[in-house]
Amino acid sequence: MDADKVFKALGDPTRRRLLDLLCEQNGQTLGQLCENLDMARQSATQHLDLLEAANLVSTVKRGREKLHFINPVPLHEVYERWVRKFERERLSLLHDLKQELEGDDQ
Amino acid sequence: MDADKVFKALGDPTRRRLLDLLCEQNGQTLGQLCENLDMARQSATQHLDLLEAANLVSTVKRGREKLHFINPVPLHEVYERWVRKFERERLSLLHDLKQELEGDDQ
DNA sequence: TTGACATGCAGGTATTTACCTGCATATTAT
DNA sequence: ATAATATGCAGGTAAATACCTGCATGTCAA
Repeated sequence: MDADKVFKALGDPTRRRLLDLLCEQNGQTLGQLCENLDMARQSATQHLDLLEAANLVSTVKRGREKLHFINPVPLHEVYERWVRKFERERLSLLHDLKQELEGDDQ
Repeated sequence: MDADKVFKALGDPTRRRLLDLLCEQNGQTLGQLCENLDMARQSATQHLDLLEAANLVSTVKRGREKLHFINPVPLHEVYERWVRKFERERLSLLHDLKQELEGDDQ
């Protein structure tokens, strides 16, 4: 997994919207997705290409159509390898800050 | 929580590195953080400002120093409100794709 | 007080990015 | 075959971004 590509891909609201749309109905065509986006089809394609490069979306060609499917695995990996690290130390990290805010004179 | 700011903030490798550094040792000064970064202090400041705007980092001034603390709460919220959504449907989403890959003729 | 140190602030620039338009190709339906 | 449909490909542009340098301010220690 290329963590940087995944984070970069998630860093744009349009691409998160695309993932949301695919979550509502998986396997949509480019045209279907564009109907909900308010931008040129070619722009949407570029966003989808980035999602695909990050392995967050997989595509299948069916005739002249291109179907898009979410791949939730990279999200899971990002969570496991990155978010949980902070999650685990959550309380102690907050404790550090609280301690500092309460004053240094002790 | 401003989800967009959080995702944007996480979308840069330098800023993720800063969070990693703070996770190793919370409450570091700007100078300490810069020693591990290979860029001008002013550039690091800009990254830290974005992390602070996303509420991922909180700061406390102590004398002429500025201490930086991770705030793990927004990460937790991003996970709760966004990642878990896909997590929950993970298996069914993968099933959709597998089904499509196995051929259309049935 | 004066010098060293930690950080703040104000631009400037090169790269990346997010959008667009125009045209080409491939597939389906009549 | 021909027209309509779905997508691919090739630039082009304006805005955002990630750096930088130079200088100002505030704090500590001798």
